[in-house]
Parts: sequence; C-alpha cells; structure tokens
Amino acid sequence: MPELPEVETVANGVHERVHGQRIERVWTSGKPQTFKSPESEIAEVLTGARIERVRRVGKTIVVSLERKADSSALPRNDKTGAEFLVHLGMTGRLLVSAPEVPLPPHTHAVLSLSGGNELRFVDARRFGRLSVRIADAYGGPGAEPLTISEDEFVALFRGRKLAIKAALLNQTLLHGVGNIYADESLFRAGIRPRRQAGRLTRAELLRLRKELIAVLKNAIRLGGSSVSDYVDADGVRGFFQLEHKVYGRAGGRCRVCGAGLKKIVVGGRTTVYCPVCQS
DNA sequence: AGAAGGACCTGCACGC
DNA sequence: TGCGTGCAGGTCCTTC
Repeated sequence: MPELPEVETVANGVHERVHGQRIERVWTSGKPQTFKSPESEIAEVLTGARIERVRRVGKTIVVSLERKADSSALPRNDKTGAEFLVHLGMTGRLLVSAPEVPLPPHTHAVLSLSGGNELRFVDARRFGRLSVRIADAYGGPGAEPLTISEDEFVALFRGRKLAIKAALLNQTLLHGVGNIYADESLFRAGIRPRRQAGRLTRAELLRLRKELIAVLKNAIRLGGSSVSDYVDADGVRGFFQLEHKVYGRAGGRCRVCGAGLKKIVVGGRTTVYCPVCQS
C-alpha cells in the first residue's frame, strides 16, 4: 500500500520519464468514483498541456502543467498553470509504458505523450482518486514529516486524546504516514501504539520524529515497501518490506528481543507491536 | 470540535 | 476441486 516512500519513488520515476512532454490524448474509464473532478474537465485540462514537473506532496502525486492559452475548464488564472492530482489509494499504480504493451486490467486513465509513451493509471480496488485544479503549489492537508521541525512535531500532538498510532495516521496532522511506517516508527522509538498522543513526553516525541524520518528515508532509498501490488513507474517492486520489524509479522518473534509480536486494532487498523521493546 | 467507526472495492489466502 | 468467507486499508462521511 503506497505511503510516503512509495509515492515518492513513483513520483520521481514518473518525473524522469515524462517531464517536458505534451499530453496529446486522454482516455478515461468512466468509473465515477475514481474521478474527483468530472472526467470531461480532466480531459479538457490535460489534453494539449505540457508536463512541467511531477512531485510528491503527502501521499498525493502532483503533476504540474503548463496551461494552454485556450483552456476554459478551470477558472482563469493567467499567472499559473494547472495541477493534475493522483492519489494511489491502496492499489493504484502510475505506469509509463510503450503503447504496444497491453493495457492491464483495471486501467482507468491513459495519457498519450508526445515522446511516444503512455502514462497509465491502473487501480484494481479503486480507492485511488484523480482530479485537476488550478495550480497554487498544492500543499496537502497536514505537515510534511521529512522536513518538520522538532518543536512543530511536538506541538502536533499536544492535548490530543487519541492513540499515538491513530494520530500518526491522521493526514490533517501529518501527511504521508500510513499503517506500515506508523507501526515501524513506533517500534523503533519503543512506544506502544495505544498510548495517548498528548501524554507522550517531549523526549519520546523527539525519538519518534527521529525514527520516523529515518525509516521513511531508508524506505525511499530501497524503493519503498512492496506489499499488496505496489510497483514503481517501471513496474518494479521495492525492497523495504524485507526490513520490516513488525508490520505484517504478527505471531512472529521480535527481531530484537525474541518476544512474541502482538496484534491489536488501533484507530480501526491492524497494529503489530512488541510488548517488551515498546513500553 | 474532536474522536470513532463504517462504507467503499477487489484480489487473495484460507478452510471445509 | 471448488466454493464461500474474511481480511487488507486510505480516505470520506456519518455518528457520537
């Protein structure tokens, strides 16, 4: 399931392959829940536009477009272009493929590019979302975990009564963290997932911030975690799943102390932790 | 207002 | 063998 490192890997890979190219044709599947903007508006904004840049914000892939002079699908704003937002949801893939490669099942959008390749959005479970908007340097709903300061991080959780695990998953506080990296960072920081966020000490929160950043950066370096069907822009799997200490290992032994790993539900999500290493 | 829980959706791993 | 069941979870929406 794509979280910050997986989305970053895909965004970087797609950027390298498509920036500077023009979108010549757009096809969409007609499955309504995939499209947060009307499909006609997406087609109108994308067709003929040039891709300037592809980047990650939180778990969202932001494709910056140079606006066409005659586009009327979005309100006018002459100083800026448009943005195409891609959220991969659970099983979404954004692939750059040659047109002769057969379309995978569950393909929901195909952008034919001036360079000859296609940018394809494929999503079996259809939790992913596509939309377009006026460019205003999309910032996402929460703070960016890779660059947040110590004081800002500590302030996010002050007075919060929900479990620290649930707080990490809340995208309006911190965006980009999902179930895998929440469990992994809490394990590495030695903190129980059910602890009330507002009752963690400053020292514990600083440890959590440090471990979260380390685990995210390490995962980016390894191309993300491939569980379920995550792949990068070339369809290649990541390697961070081999480094998981707790996620997906319920019933197994802790790799640090040998104790049995416990499985519970926190914030509606399966949560795995070590009862000895996490106090 | 903040927190909690269900709905959405499909593929896959099970068990009988 | 084949079928049915349950589980996975990011985000949105409703409820408390």
